[in-house]
Amino acid sequence: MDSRSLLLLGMLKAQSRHGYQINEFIEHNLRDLIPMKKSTAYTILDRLGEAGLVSMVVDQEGNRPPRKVYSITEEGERQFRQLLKDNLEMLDLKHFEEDVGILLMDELPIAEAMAALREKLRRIELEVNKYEKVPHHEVRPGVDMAIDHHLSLLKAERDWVLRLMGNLRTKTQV
Amino acid sequence: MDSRSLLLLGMLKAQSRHGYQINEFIEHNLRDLIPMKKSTAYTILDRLGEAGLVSMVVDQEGNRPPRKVYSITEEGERQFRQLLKDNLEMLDLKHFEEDVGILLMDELPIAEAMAALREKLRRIELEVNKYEKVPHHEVRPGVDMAIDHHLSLLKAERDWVLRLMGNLRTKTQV
DNA sequence: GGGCGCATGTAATGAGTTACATGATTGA
DNA sequence: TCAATCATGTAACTCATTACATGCGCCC
Repeated sequence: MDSRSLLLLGMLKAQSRHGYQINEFIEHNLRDLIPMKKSTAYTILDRLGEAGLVSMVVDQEGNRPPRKVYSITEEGERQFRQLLKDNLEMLDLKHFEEDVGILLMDELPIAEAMAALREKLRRIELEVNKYEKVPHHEVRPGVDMAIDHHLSLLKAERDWVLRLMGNLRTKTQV
Repeated sequence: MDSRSLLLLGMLKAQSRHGYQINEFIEHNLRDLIPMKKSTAYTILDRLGEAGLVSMVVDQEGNRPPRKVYSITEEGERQFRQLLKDNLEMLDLKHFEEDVGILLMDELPIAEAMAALREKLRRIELEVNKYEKVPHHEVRPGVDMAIDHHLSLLKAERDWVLRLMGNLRTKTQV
Protein backbone atom coordinates (compact mmCIF):
# COMPACT_ATOMS: atom_id res chain seq x y z
CA MET A 1 0.00 0.00 0.00
CA ASP A 2 2.11 2.75 -1.27
CA SER A 3 -0.81 5.12 -1.35
CA ARG A 4 0.02 6.22 2.18
CA SER A 5 3.52 7.21 1.15
CA LEU A 6 2.04 8.94 -1.86
CA LEU A 7 -0.30 10.91 0.34
CA LEU A 8 2.46 12.03 2.68
CA LEU A 9 4.74 12.99 -0.18
CA GLY A 10 1.91 14.96 -1.71
CA MET A 11 1.24 16.83 1.49
CA LEU A 12 4.92 17.62 1.90
CA LYS A 13 5.13 18.72 -1.70
CA ALA A 14 2.48 21.34 -1.00
CA GLN A 15 4.34 22.52 2.10
CA SER A 16 6.80 21.31 4.74
CA ARG A 17 5.15 20.03 7.88
CA HIS A 18 5.85 18.12 11.04
CA GLY A 19 4.18 14.83 11.83
CA TYR A 20 1.57 16.11 14.18
CA GLN A 21 0.56 18.72 11.65
CA ILE A 22 0.11 16.07 9.00
CA ASN A 23 -2.09 14.03 11.26
CA GLU A 24 -4.12 17.11 12.10
CA PHE A 25 -4.63 17.93 8.47
CA ILE A 26 -5.79 14.44 7.72
CA GLU A 27 -8.13 14.41 10.67
CA HIS A 28 -9.66 17.76 9.84
CA ASN A 29 -9.81 17.60 6.07
CA LEU A 30 -9.64 14.02 4.97
CA ARG A 31 -11.15 12.12 7.83
CA ASP A 32 -13.92 10.72 5.68
CA LEU A 33 -11.63 9.62 2.90
CA ILE A 34 -8.40 8.46 4.48
CA PRO A 35 -8.36 5.79 7.12
CA MET A 36 -4.77 6.26 8.24
CA LYS A 37 -3.72 6.01 11.85
CA LYS A 38 -1.43 8.54 13.45
CA SER A 39 1.33 6.19 14.38
CA THR A 40 1.41 5.01 10.80
CA ALA A 41 2.26 8.51 9.63
CA TYR A 42 5.25 8.69 11.96
CA THR A 43 6.51 5.33 10.79
CA ILE A 44 6.14 6.20 7.12
CA LEU A 45 7.87 9.55 7.60
CA ASP A 46 10.84 7.66 9.04
CA ARG A 47 10.81 5.31 6.10
CA LEU A 48 10.66 8.15 3.59
CA GLY A 49 13.56 9.81 5.38
CA GLU A 50 15.69 6.69 5.15
CA ALA A 51 14.90 6.45 1.47
CA GLY A 52 16.04 10.03 0.98
CA LEU A 53 12.65 11.18 -0.27
CA VAL A 54 12.20 13.67 2.54
CA SER A 55 14.60 15.61 4.71
CA MET A 56 14.05 16.48 8.34
CA VAL A 57 14.90 19.40 10.61
CA VAL A 58 14.13 19.61 14.32
CA ASP A 59 12.40 22.78 15.37
CA GLN A 60 11.88 23.68 19.01
CA GLU A 61 10.10 26.77 20.27
CA GLY A 62 10.76 27.52 23.93
CA ASN A 63 9.89 24.61 26.12
CA ARG A 64 7.28 23.12 23.83
CA PRO A 65 7.81 19.62 22.55
CA PRO A 66 10.31 19.57 19.68
CA ARG A 67 8.87 19.14 16.21
CA LYS A 68 10.41 17.21 13.38
CA VAL A 69 9.72 19.24 10.31
CA TYR A 70 9.84 17.25 7.08
CA SER A 71 10.41 18.58 3.58
CA ILE A 72 10.29 16.77 0.30
CA THR A 73 13.60 16.34 -1.54
CA GLU A 74 14.20 16.51 -5.27
CA GLU A 75 14.33 12.76 -5.44
CA GLY A 76 11.13 12.76 -3.43
CA GLU A 77 9.42 14.96 -6.00
CA ARG A 78 10.49 12.66 -8.80
CA GLN A 79 9.19 9.63 -6.94
CA PHE A 80 6.01 11.44 -6.08
CA ARG A 81 5.29 12.22 -9.68
CA GLN A 82 5.81 8.64 -10.70
CA LEU A 83 3.79 7.22 -7.84
CA LEU A 84 0.97 9.60 -8.61
CA LYS A 85 0.87 8.62 -12.27
CA ASP A 86 0.92 4.95 -11.32
CA ASN A 87 -1.86 5.52 -8.87
CA LEU A 88 -4.06 7.33 -11.38
CA GLU A 89 -3.61 4.51 -13.86
CA MET A 90 -4.31 1.89 -11.25
CA LEU A 91 -7.50 -0.10 -11.33
CA ASP A 92 -8.10 -1.83 -8.09
CA LEU A 93 -11.75 -2.27 -7.25
CA LYS A 94 -11.37 -4.79 -4.52
CA HIS A 95 -14.81 -5.78 -3.50
CA PHE A 96 -13.71 -9.34 -3.01
CA GLU A 97 -14.94 -9.37 0.55
CA GLU A 98 -18.44 -8.45 -0.47
CA ASP A 99 -18.40 -10.86 -3.37
CA VAL A 100 -17.90 -13.82 -1.07
CA GLY A 101 -21.22 -13.13 0.56
CA ILE A 102 -22.96 -12.78 -2.78
CA LEU A 103 -21.37 -15.99 -3.94
CA LEU A 104 -22.76 -17.90 -1.00
CA MET A 105 -26.05 -16.10 -0.72
CA ASP A 106 -28.07 -19.10 -1.84
CA GLU A 107 -27.08 -20.90 1.36
CA LEU A 108 -29.31 -18.51 3.30
CA PRO A 109 -33.13 -18.58 3.40
CA ILE A 110 -34.31 -15.87 1.03
CA ALA A 111 -36.11 -13.97 3.79
CA GLU A 112 -32.91 -13.65 5.78
CA ALA A 113 -30.89 -12.69 2.74
CA MET A 114 -33.43 -9.99 1.93
CA ALA A 115 -33.29 -8.66 5.47
CA ALA A 116 -29.52 -8.46 5.27
CA LEU A 117 -29.70 -6.66 1.94
CA ARG A 118 -32.21 -4.20 3.34
CA GLU A 119 -29.80 -3.45 6.15
CA LYS A 120 -27.03 -2.98 3.63
CA LEU A 121 -29.20 -0.59 1.67
CA ARG A 122 -29.82 1.39 4.83
CA ARG A 123 -26.10 1.69 5.39
CA ILE A 124 -25.53 2.80 1.84
CA GLU A 125 -28.14 5.53 2.23
CA LEU A 126 -26.49 6.71 5.43
CA GLU A 127 -23.15 6.95 3.66
CA VAL A 128 -24.66 8.75 0.70
CA ASN A 129 -26.30 11.28 2.98
CA LYS A 130 -23.11 11.78 4.89
CA TYR A 131 -21.06 12.46 1.79
CA GLU A 132 -23.67 14.63 0.17
CA LYS A 133 -23.58 16.87 3.20
CA VAL A 134 -19.82 17.36 3.14
CA PRO A 135 -19.37 21.02 2.19
CA HIS A 136 -17.44 22.11 -0.86
CA HIS A 137 -13.75 22.10 -0.10
CA GLU A 138 -11.67 25.03 -1.26
CA VAL A 139 -8.11 24.25 -0.32
CA ARG A 140 -7.79 21.03 -2.27
CA PRO A 141 -9.92 20.70 -5.39
CA GLY A 142 -9.10 16.99 -5.18
CA VAL A 143 -11.21 16.54 -2.07
CA ASP A 144 -14.39 17.34 -3.96
CA MET A 145 -13.40 15.01 -6.75
CA ALA A 146 -12.64 12.17 -4.37
CA ILE A 147 -15.99 12.64 -2.67
CA ASP A 148 -17.75 12.68 -6.01
CA HIS A 149 -15.98 9.44 -6.85
CA HIS A 150 -17.08 7.94 -3.59
CA LEU A 151 -20.67 8.97 -4.21
CA SER A 152 -20.65 7.55 -7.72
CA LEU A 153 -19.60 4.15 -6.52
CA LEU A 154 -21.99 4.24 -3.58
CA LYS A 155 -24.88 4.96 -5.90
CA ALA A 156 -23.82 2.23 -8.28
CA GLU A 157 -23.73 -0.14 -5.36
CA ARG A 158 -27.15 0.99 -4.25
CA ASP A 159 -28.61 0.48 -7.71
CA TRP A 160 -27.12 -2.95 -7.91
CA VAL A 161 -28.49 -4.03 -4.54
CA LEU A 162 -31.92 -2.73 -5.52
CA ARG A 163 -31.80 -4.69 -8.75
CA LEU A 164 -30.71 -7.79 -6.91
CA MET A 165 -33.53 -7.45 -4.40
CA GLY A 166 -35.96 -7.02 -7.24
CA ASN A 167 -34.75 -10.23 -8.83
CA LEU A 168 -34.96 -12.15 -5.60
CA ARG A 169 -38.48 -10.91 -5.00
CA THR A 170 -39.82 -12.02 -8.37
CA LYS A 171 -38.06 -15.34 -8.02
CA THR A 172 -39.77 -15.99 -4.70
CA GLN A 173 -43.18 -15.10 -6.05
CA VAL A 174 -42.95 -17.40 -9.05
CA MET B 1 -10.54 -10.53 6.54
CA ASP B 2 -12.96 -13.05 7.70
CA SER B 3 -14.35 -13.47 4.22
CA ARG B 4 -11.81 -16.19 3.56
CA SER B 5 -13.05 -18.19 6.51
CA LEU B 6 -16.57 -17.55 5.36
CA LEU B 7 -15.75 -18.87 1.91
CA LEU B 8 -14.19 -22.05 3.24
CA LEU B 9 -17.05 -22.66 5.64
CA GLY B 10 -19.48 -22.18 2.78
CA MET B 11 -17.68 -24.64 0.58
CA LEU B 12 -17.58 -27.20 3.36
CA LYS B 13 -21.23 -26.62 4.09
CA ALA B 14 -22.04 -27.64 0.54
CA GLN B 15 -19.88 -30.76 0.87
CA SER B 16 -16.91 -32.14 2.80
CA ARG B 17 -13.63 -31.69 1.02
CA HIS B 18 -9.90 -31.91 1.53
CA GLY B 19 -7.62 -28.93 1.16
CA TYR B 20 -6.36 -29.67 -2.30
CA GLN B 21 -9.90 -30.10 -3.54
CA ILE B 22 -10.87 -26.74 -2.14
CA ASN B 23 -7.97 -25.08 -3.88
CA GLU B 24 -8.87 -26.82 -7.12
CA PHE B 25 -12.43 -25.63 -6.91
CA ILE B 26 -11.37 -22.09 -6.33
CA GLU B 27 -8.89 -22.19 -9.16
CA HIS B 28 -11.34 -23.66 -11.62
CA ASN B 29 -14.50 -21.84 -10.68
CA LEU B 30 -13.66 -18.71 -8.78
CA ARG B 31 -10.28 -17.73 -10.10
CA ASP B 32 -11.51 -14.39 -11.37
CA LEU B 33 -13.28 -13.50 -8.19
CA ILE B 34 -11.24 -14.84 -5.31
CA PRO B 35 -7.61 -13.93 -4.92
CA MET B 36 -6.78 -16.50 -2.29
CA LYS B 37 -3.51 -18.39 -2.29
CA LYS B 38 -3.32 -22.10 -1.73
CA SER B 39 -1.22 -22.05 1.38
CA THR B 40 -3.70 -19.63 2.89
CA ALA B 41 -6.45 -22.22 2.58
CA TYR B 42 -4.41 -24.78 4.49
CA THR B 43 -3.66 -22.30 7.25
CA ILE B 44 -7.28 -21.24 7.57
CA LEU B 45 -8.48 -24.83 7.64
CA ASP B 46 -6.16 -25.43 10.60
CA ARG B 47 -7.52 -22.36 12.30
CA LEU B 48 -11.12 -23.39 11.72
CA GLY B 49 -10.29 -26.81 13.12
CA GLU B 50 -8.84 -25.34 16.29
CA ALA B 51 -11.94 -23.21 16.70
CA GLY B 52 -14.11 -26.31 16.41
CA LEU B 53 -15.92 -25.05 13.33
CA VAL B 54 -14.75 -27.93 11.17
CA SER B 55 -13.74 -31.50 11.92
CA MET B 56 -11.07 -33.44 10.10
CA VAL B 57 -10.54 -37.06 9.05
CA VAL B 58 -7.50 -38.43 7.30
CA ASP B 59 -8.25 -40.49 4.24
CA GLN B 60 -5.58 -42.49 2.45
CA GLU B 61 -6.08 -44.56 -0.68
CA GLY B 62 -3.27 -47.00 -1.38
CA ASN B 63 0.02 -45.26 -1.55
CA ARG B 64 -1.32 -41.91 -2.69
CA PRO B 65 -0.65 -38.92 -0.49
CA PRO B 66 -2.99 -38.83 2.50
CA ARG B 67 -5.84 -36.34 2.36
CA LYS B 68 -7.23 -34.39 5.24
CA VAL B 69 -10.94 -34.31 4.67
CA TYR B 70 -12.72 -31.48 6.43
CA SER B 71 -16.39 -31.29 7.35
CA ILE B 72 -18.32 -28.43 8.86
CA THR B 73 -19.56 -28.92 12.42
CA GLU B 74 -22.84 -27.76 13.90
CA GLU B 75 -21.10 -24.86 15.57
CA GLY B 76 -19.49 -24.19 12.22
CA GLU B 77 -22.88 -23.97 10.53
CA ARG B 78 -24.12 -21.54 13.14
CA GLN B 79 -21.04 -19.37 12.70
CA PHE B 80 -21.33 -19.59 8.95
CA ARG B 81 -24.86 -18.34 8.98
CA GLN B 82 -23.96 -15.40 11.15
CA LEU B 83 -20.83 -14.55 9.17
CA LEU B 84 -22.80 -14.70 5.96
CA LYS B 85 -25.50 -12.37 7.23
CA ASP B 86 -22.86 -9.96 8.51
CA ASN B 87 -21.11 -10.09 5.19
CA LEU B 88 -24.27 -9.37 3.21
CA GLU B 89 -25.04 -6.38 5.40
CA MET B 90 -21.49 -5.12 5.19
CA LEU B 91 -20.71 -2.00 3.24
CA ASP B 92 -17.08 -1.75 2.56
CA LEU B 93 -16.26 0.02 -0.67
CA LYS B 94 -12.63 0.61 -0.03
CA HIS B 95 -11.34 2.62 -2.90
CA PHE B 96 -9.14 4.60 -0.57
CA GLU B 97 -6.05 3.79 -2.58
CA GLU B 98 -7.52 5.24 -5.72
CA ASP B 99 -8.87 8.24 -3.89
CA VAL B 100 -5.41 9.32 -2.85
CA GLY B 101 -4.45 9.79 -6.46
CA ILE B 102 -7.60 11.74 -7.22
CA LEU B 103 -7.00 13.87 -4.17
CA LEU B 104 -3.55 14.85 -5.37
CA MET B 105 -4.29 14.98 -9.06
CA ASP B 106 -3.88 18.75 -9.28
CA GLU B 107 -0.19 18.35 -8.52
CA LEU B 108 0.29 16.83 -11.97
CA PRO B 109 0.27 18.70 -15.30
CA ILE B 110 -3.15 18.15 -16.84
CA ALA B 111 -1.73 16.45 -19.92
CA GLU B 112 -0.04 13.83 -17.79
CA ALA B 113 -3.09 13.33 -15.63
CA MET B 114 -5.19 12.83 -18.75
CA ALA B 115 -2.74 10.29 -20.13
CA ALA B 116 -2.88 8.35 -16.87
CA LEU B 117 -6.67 8.42 -16.90
CA ARG B 118 -6.74 7.18 -20.48
CA GLU B 119 -4.58 4.27 -19.42
CA LYS B 120 -6.90 3.59 -16.54
CA LEU B 121 -9.85 3.61 -18.87
CA ARG B 122 -8.09 1.09 -21.07
CA ARG B 123 -7.61 -1.20 -18.11
CA ILE B 124 -11.24 -0.87 -17.14
CA GLU B 125 -12.32 -1.86 -20.64
CA LEU B 126 -10.05 -4.89 -20.53
CA GLU B 127 -11.61 -5.99 -17.27
CA VAL B 128 -15.12 -5.39 -18.52
CA ASN B 129 -14.42 -7.48 -21.61
CA LYS B 130 -12.91 -10.22 -19.54
CA TYR B 131 -15.88 -10.47 -17.21
CA GLU B 132 -18.44 -10.18 -19.96
CA LYS B 133 -16.90 -13.20 -21.59
CA VAL B 134 -17.10 -15.40 -18.52
CA PRO B 135 -19.72 -18.03 -19.37
CA HIS B 136 -22.85 -18.56 -17.33
CA HIS B 137 -22.09 -20.69 -14.30
CA GLU B 138 -24.52 -23.45 -13.40
CA VAL B 139 -23.22 -24.99 -10.21
CA ARG B 140 -23.28 -21.86 -8.08
CA PRO B 141 -25.88 -19.26 -8.98
CA GLY B 142 -23.84 -16.91 -6.81
CA VAL B 143 -20.99 -16.85 -9.30
CA ASP B 144 -23.11 -15.11 -11.90
CA MET B 145 -24.35 -12.63 -9.34
CA ALA B 146 -20.87 -11.82 -8.14
CA ILE B 147 -19.71 -11.25 -11.70
CA ASP B 148 -22.68 -9.04 -12.36
CA HIS B 149 -21.77 -7.08 -9.26
CA HIS B 150 -18.22 -6.74 -10.47
CA LEU B 151 -19.38 -5.49 -13.84
CA SER B 152 -21.75 -2.97 -12.32
CA LEU B 153 -18.99 -1.36 -10.31
CA LEU B 154 -16.56 -1.48 -13.21
CA LYS B 155 -19.01 0.35 -15.41
CA ALA B 156 -19.72 2.91 -12.73
CA GLU B 157 -16.02 3.48 -12.44
CA ARG B 158 -15.72 3.83 -16.19
CA ASP B 159 -18.53 6.36 -16.33
CA TRP B 160 -16.98 8.35 -13.56
CA VAL B 161 -13.56 8.46 -15.20
CA LEU B 162 -15.17 9.54 -18.46
CA ARG B 163 -17.02 12.32 -16.70
CA LEU B 164 -13.87 13.41 -14.95
CA MET B 165 -11.94 13.50 -18.20
CA GLY B 166 -14.70 15.54 -19.76
CA ASN B 167 -14.50 18.07 -16.95
CA LEU B 168 -10.75 18.32 -17.19
CA ARG B 169 -10.94 18.84 -20.92
CA THR B 170 -13.40 21.73 -20.74
CA LYS B 171 -11.41 23.29 -17.92
CA THR B 172 -8.27 23.27 -20.01
CA GLN B 173 -9.99 24.83 -23.00
CA VAL B 174 -11.47 27.74 -21.05
C1' DG C 1 13.87 -40.49 -17.02
C1' DG C 2 11.61 -36.27 -16.45
C1' DG C 3 7.86 -33.56 -15.67
C1' DC C 4 3.26 -32.93 -14.17
C1' DG C 5 -0.38 -33.79 -10.89
C1' DC C 6 -1.52 -34.86 -6.25
C1' DA C 7 -1.20 -33.33 -1.41
C1' DT C 8 0.57 -31.10 2.37
C1' DG C 9 2.64 -27.65 4.73
C1' DT C 10 6.44 -24.13 7.19
C1' DA C 11 9.20 -19.83 7.64
C1' DA C 12 10.09 -15.34 6.43
C1' DT C 13 8.34 -11.05 5.06
C1' DG C 14 5.40 -7.00 4.78
C1' DA C 15 2.06 -3.61 5.89
C1' DG C 16 -0.80 -1.69 8.96
C1' DT C 17 -3.50 -1.37 13.44
C1' DT C 18 -3.76 -1.45 18.47
C1' DA C 19 -2.28 -0.63 22.64
C1' DC C 20 0.98 1.35 25.29
C1' DA C 21 4.32 4.98 26.84
C1' DT C 22 6.06 9.62 27.69
C1' DG C 23 6.07 14.40 28.98
C1' DA C 24 5.37 19.41 28.63
C1' DT C 25 1.94 23.33 28.21
C1' DT C 26 -2.58 25.43 28.51
C1' DG C 27 -7.06 26.44 30.07
C1' DA C 28 -11.25 25.56 33.27
C1' DT D 1 -5.64 20.09 39.73
C1' DC D 2 -7.50 17.82 36.05
C1' DA D 3 -8.24 17.25 31.42
C1' DA D 4 -7.11 18.41 26.84
C1' DT D 5 -3.76 19.57 23.38
C1' DC D 6 0.73 19.21 21.59
C1' DA D 7 4.25 15.90 19.92
C1' DT D 8 6.56 11.81 19.45
C1' DG D 9 7.11 7.18 19.10
C1' DT D 10 7.75 1.60 20.26
C1' DA D 11 6.21 -3.22 20.71
C1' DA D 12 3.08 -6.66 19.99
C1' DC D 13 -0.24 -8.52 17.08
C1' DT D 14 -2.83 -9.86 12.93
C1' DC D 15 -3.43 -11.42 8.51
C1' DA D 16 -2.12 -12.73 4.12
C1' DT D 17 1.50 -13.49 0.51
C1' DT D 18 5.90 -15.39 -1.06
C1' DA D 19 9.16 -18.56 -1.29
C1' DC D 20 10.59 -22.73 0.00
C1' DA D 21 10.23 -27.81 1.06
C1' DT D 22 8.77 -32.62 0.51
C1' DG D 23 7.53 -36.91 -1.74
C1' DC D 24 4.84 -40.35 -4.20
C1' DG D 25 2.38 -41.90 -8.61
C1' DC D 26 1.59 -41.69 -13.41
C1' DC D 27 2.29 -41.06 -18.17
C1' DC D 28 5.09 -40.21 -22.36
